[in-house]
This record gives sequence, structure tokens and C-alpha cells, in this order.
Amino acid sequence: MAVNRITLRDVAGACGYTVNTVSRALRGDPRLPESTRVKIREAAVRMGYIRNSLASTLRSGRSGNIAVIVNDVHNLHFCNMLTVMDSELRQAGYNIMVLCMGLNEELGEHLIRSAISQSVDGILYFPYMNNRSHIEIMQKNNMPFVLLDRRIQDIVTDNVRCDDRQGGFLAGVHLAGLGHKKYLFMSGENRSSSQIDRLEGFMQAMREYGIPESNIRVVPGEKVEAALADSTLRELLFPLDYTALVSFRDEVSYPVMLELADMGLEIPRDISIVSFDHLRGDIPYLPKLTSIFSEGQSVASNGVRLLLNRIEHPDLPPQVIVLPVRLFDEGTAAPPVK
Amino acid sequence: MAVNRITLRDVAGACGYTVNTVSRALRGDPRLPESTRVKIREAAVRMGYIRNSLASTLRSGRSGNIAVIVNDVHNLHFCNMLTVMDSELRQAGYNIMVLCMGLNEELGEHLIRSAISQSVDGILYFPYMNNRSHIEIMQKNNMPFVLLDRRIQDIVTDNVRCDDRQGGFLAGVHLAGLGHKKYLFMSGENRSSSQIDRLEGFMQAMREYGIPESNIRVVPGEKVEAALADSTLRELLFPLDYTALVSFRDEVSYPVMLELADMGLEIPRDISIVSFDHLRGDIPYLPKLTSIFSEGQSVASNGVRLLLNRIEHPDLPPQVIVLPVRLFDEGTAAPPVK
DNA sequence: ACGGACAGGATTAACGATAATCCTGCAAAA
DNA sequence: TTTTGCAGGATTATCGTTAATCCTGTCCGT
Repeated sequence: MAVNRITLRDVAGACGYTVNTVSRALRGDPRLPESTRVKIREAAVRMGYIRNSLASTLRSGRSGNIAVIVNDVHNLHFCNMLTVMDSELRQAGYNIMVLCMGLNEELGEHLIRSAISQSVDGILYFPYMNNRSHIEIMQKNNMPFVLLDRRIQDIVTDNVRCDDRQGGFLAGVHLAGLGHKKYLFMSGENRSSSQIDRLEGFMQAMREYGIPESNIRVVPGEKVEAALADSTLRELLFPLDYTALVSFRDEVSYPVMLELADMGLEIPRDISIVSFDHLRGDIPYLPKLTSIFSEGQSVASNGVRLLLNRIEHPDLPPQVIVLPVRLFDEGTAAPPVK
Repeated sequence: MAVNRITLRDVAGACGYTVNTVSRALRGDPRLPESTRVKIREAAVRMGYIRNSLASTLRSGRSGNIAVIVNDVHNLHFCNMLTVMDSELRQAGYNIMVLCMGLNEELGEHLIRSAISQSVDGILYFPYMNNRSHIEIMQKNNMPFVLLDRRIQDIVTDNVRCDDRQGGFLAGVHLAGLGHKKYLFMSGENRSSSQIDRLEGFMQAMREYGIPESNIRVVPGEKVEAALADSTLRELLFPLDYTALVSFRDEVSYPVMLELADMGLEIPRDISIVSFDHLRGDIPYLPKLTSIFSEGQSVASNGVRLLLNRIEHPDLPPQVIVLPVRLFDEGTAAPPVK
């Protein structure tokens, strides 16, 4: 366990100054003459000194670390955001710590505690579901944080997300505009705000086009996820009484498309499909798929901006940014054949 | 910055014990009677106490954190490994900290220092290139670590990787066995051991089949990466004097396949292609592609095992595990037409 | 009744760094 | 000369925990 690490004291001993002076030299205190700083720094480098940031943080109250807490790493979209967050935070003098994963919510609380426990200076939090207790922990501990990608019911706090409602609406308008009357809607995790908002936006579009709810079969998220895991998606596609299919995410849509092809159905001739995520933006060699795109990079960089702002001005009122989304029409939706 | 966090002292004050007793109660010291422990724990929970793990680590010398250092998060394969490492380390009582990314090597050293600075108990390191200075830093600081995915020239240390040489060999044998005589080999980053080993294994196969080096055009990694970034891959495909193409990774192969299709060439009729990574294992809805698969999950779990072992027994001799790879034949290679 | 053993905790001293003060000497100002 | 200023550092007190040691009372055996 790195028993014999070099400490400030060792460096001090080696170059004839006190611990304190060495500390200040290494931090570039201008009150020390250039010559002393250089001498000390050279000694430190020569000896391979590495600051113990635990001790440093403990004393100074600043760690220079930002935690990113996320449940779903299996997601290229997230990887992109991570890259953006990393580069922008690094530029602002912070390091990023990814506390990750597993899809279980208990872990979420554990990770938040862990981040607080390690005295990070702020948290970029991607909540998976509607869980306010997590938020309360951060608030009670005075921890600056920004909620990303999702909103939490009835909680007003710094938040950057895409306009899922508009996304659902666009999907609905696109399909209804082509003349579709009967739909299959394959949901995502039912408690996620994205699912709720997308479905709501979609339903809004349906209403505006005068399509009755009874024409829309909504498959709950758990069933979809379970079927995806079991490779039994096909069962969910019956009965084939719809002409348009909306899916909560591309990672479900693609397997669905394979099933449909396998069943001898042609897209978009027999069935139209519209999806969310536009993975093809990240993996251009995927098959074409009309999909709603949320600009993750913008979520990431706005999130960073809000967080840094919050750290500097703890008393500012909360800020919510809802970014517009956009439909990439890649031709998997067409007018239904009667 | 979380100014007013609850400390042990607060809890102690609230329930009438000393700081030390509270600390021991929360850690479950058996020398304290059950009743006291319960009382203290309840107070701590009620007050929302969160241990300051910085102070704890500083004093005890153990952080319970393992750092994973990686340059390339843009990789599903890596995400899988991460999941495995996380679950296995958690089970052993450790938290995982991902220190990430950016493809520049300078950052690598920064991240290693950062991990040491934060007193992690061990490092799982995915080196990007052949850089021994990084290794030396960990060694000098007595930090247990395991090298994953790559080897570093002339350095013997705990190491888990896949048999890239065998992978290259299998690719070569597969194609040469089908009768191919002229090849295009699109390399990866030239200083990575994977590239070196794969090419070497491939060349070995070529020799065994009596194919002269002059029949193999090797495109250096930088050119490939640059072309991929610029979308100018097509230029690298000329002249079309080969019948078989080997590519260092699927993420290059897929765009290449699109280019070839665009040029009116059919796979495998006109050109055979064999690649590395078998991304389809992670993204099953990708087009078929004959590719060499390295079992990342096994790399991850063996890596964790070696690291835990190293932490417990610092003086054991270094252990190297080279895992076998496997060719997934998905039909993108066929005998050449004369 | 007396020495031990032990339960149940309290005291004290670190861990390695930084913040806040405090000292010392020399040079310029009064 | 005396004062003042300040460059250049040294001292000291924490940060929140945990390790090591020490104390106090009670119960026991002999």
C-alpha cells in the first residue's frame, strides 16, 4: 500500500527548508523568491515527489475533483458526454472521477455518499429514475450538483436535459403526418422521466391528429427490457394490427428491425419505425433509422457550465436548461399502404 | 464546498461518547457492546453522518479504492470490462474509480500520479502505447498494479492480455488457407503492442504459407487513423491489387466495407476481409464480419484477480496471463476468384 | 481481602498537508 | 540613530479519522 511514499517532509529535509516552505514553493506562492521555488521544485522532481491529495484536500477543503455518477455506461452517447465533460472540466482545473454503474438504484445512493465522502467539489448526476432521496442527500451536505438528462418530479434544481416531450411530439407528428392510424409504442423504463415525457409528447401529437388512444398499443418498459434480454422481442410485435412503431431507444429498434425483416416484413413499406437516440450519429455504419437526436455534447457542456457556476455562486437561483431535439429522417417511416 | 458536514465529533457530542468510541462503533469494533454500537449507529443515521474517507484513508493507509486508468472509453469492449471489474471488485470490498481518457499520452502520466496521489489501493492500467516511465512511477511508489490488454516491451510485471500474436496468425491462416496471395494490412497505432504482435503473427502465417513479404502492403496506423478521422479511407484502398484485406479493428473495417460497397465491390466475392475485435458480440445488429475475438470479460476478471492477489502478497513473482483468442467466421472471407 | 482479568471506554498521538501567525534581519525612510 | 517595512521563512494549529495506549470499575477466584 505504497508504504514509503515521499512526503513533503522528505523533500524539506533534502533541501534544507521547512515543510511549509516546500509546500508553498510547490504551489507557487509568489512570496517566495524565484530562486527558492526553483530549487525546491527541482528537488521535488528529482525525488519523484507526489503530493498526497487526501491530506491536501482535508486541510484546504478543496479537492479539485468532480464526480460523474451514472448508471448506464453501456451507452456510446454517454461516452461522448464523458469526453466533453472531461476536457472542459480539465480546462477549468478539475479532474473527473467516474463513479459508475450497475443498473441498480441502491448503488446510486452508495455512489453519492461515496462522492461526498471523498469530498469532491461537485457532482454531475445522471439519475436513472425518479429518486428524490438521492437529491436530498446532496442538498443536505451542501454539495453542488447538476442533474443531467432527466428531471426529478417536483424538484427544482440545476438541471440540463433534452426536450423529451418535444421529441415524442416530433415522432408522433412525423408518423401521423404520413397518415398512420394505428401504432405500437415500445416504452423504456417506466419510471424514467424521459419515458414519461416522450410518451406524453407522442400522445399530444396523437390528440392533435385526432387519433384515439385505443389505436395505440403501449408496451411497458419492463416487458421490452425483459424481452430484449431474453431475445423474445418478436412476441411483443404481435398482433400486427399497426402500421407504425415507435421505440424508446435505438438499441431496441435495431433488434426489432432484425425481427421484422426476419418475419418477412419490409421497412418502411409494411411498417414504419421511428426511434430515439440516433446512435448512427456515433456509429455511422449502423443501418439507417429515423430517430430523434438529443445533442449529448451540449447537455454535457451546459452541465459543466452550470456546475462550475454553482460552485462559484452557491446562492444563485437554480437554473434549468431544456435543449431542443431534432428528428433525423433516414427514411424508415413512409405513408402506410391501405 | 460542503462546509458544514457532520463529523464524528458531532455524532459523539450528540450521543455522549467520545469521537474514538463513535468511530469504533461505526466500524463495528467487537469490543464495544452491541447496545452501544446500536445506539451510536442510530444516532449517526439519524444525523445523516457520512464518513470523511479522506481523513480515514490518511490515517489508516487504506482507501478501498481501485483506479482504472484507460485512454479509450470510446469502446464498447472496454465498457464490458468495466462492468465486470466493477462487480468483482465491489464484491471484494473495493470501489472502482475510473480515471479517464483522452488519447494523449501525457495525460496518462498525469492520471497515474493522480491515482497515487489519492492513495488508491491498486491500479488496473490499460496502457495505450509502449511507455515504461509510467510503469516506473507505479513501481517506485510501491503501488500494486496490473497491466491489461497490452504488454510493455521488456517489462515483466503482472499482466493480462489476449494472444494478439495468435490472433494475427489465425487471421493469416484463415485467409491464406482460402488461397489468397496478395494482401492489404491496415494497421493500428504503430507503437501499440497489439499492433506489433498481430502483424507479427500474421507475417508468421504468411511465411508458413510461402507468401512473400512483397505481396503484403502494410498501411501504417497513423495513416489509417488519420484517414478515418478525415473520411478519406477510400484513398488507402488503392491500388486494388489485393484480394484480401486485414484490418486492425472492426471500427475501421466497417467504414472500409461501406467504401468498398460504394465502389461496387462485393464482399467476399471481390475482396475478403478479416478484422479484429468482433464488435458484433456487443452490438449484435451490426453487419456480419469475420473477426478475431478477444474475451474482454476474461481479461477483466483475471486482471482483478491478479491485482487483489498482488495487494495481499506484494512479494509474489509477477504473473503473466495470455488468453487465447478465437476467430468468428461470419463469412466475409472466401476463396479469391482468379 | 487482594490481585487479576476483562469489559467498556477515554486519552493521546499520529497521517500529510495547508492556513494563519509569527519571527528575523537588512534596507530604506524619518 | 530609530523606526518602519518587508522580504523570506519558520512555527503552530488544525482538517477528520484511526491506532495505540491508557484508565476505571466490576466481578472473579483463592
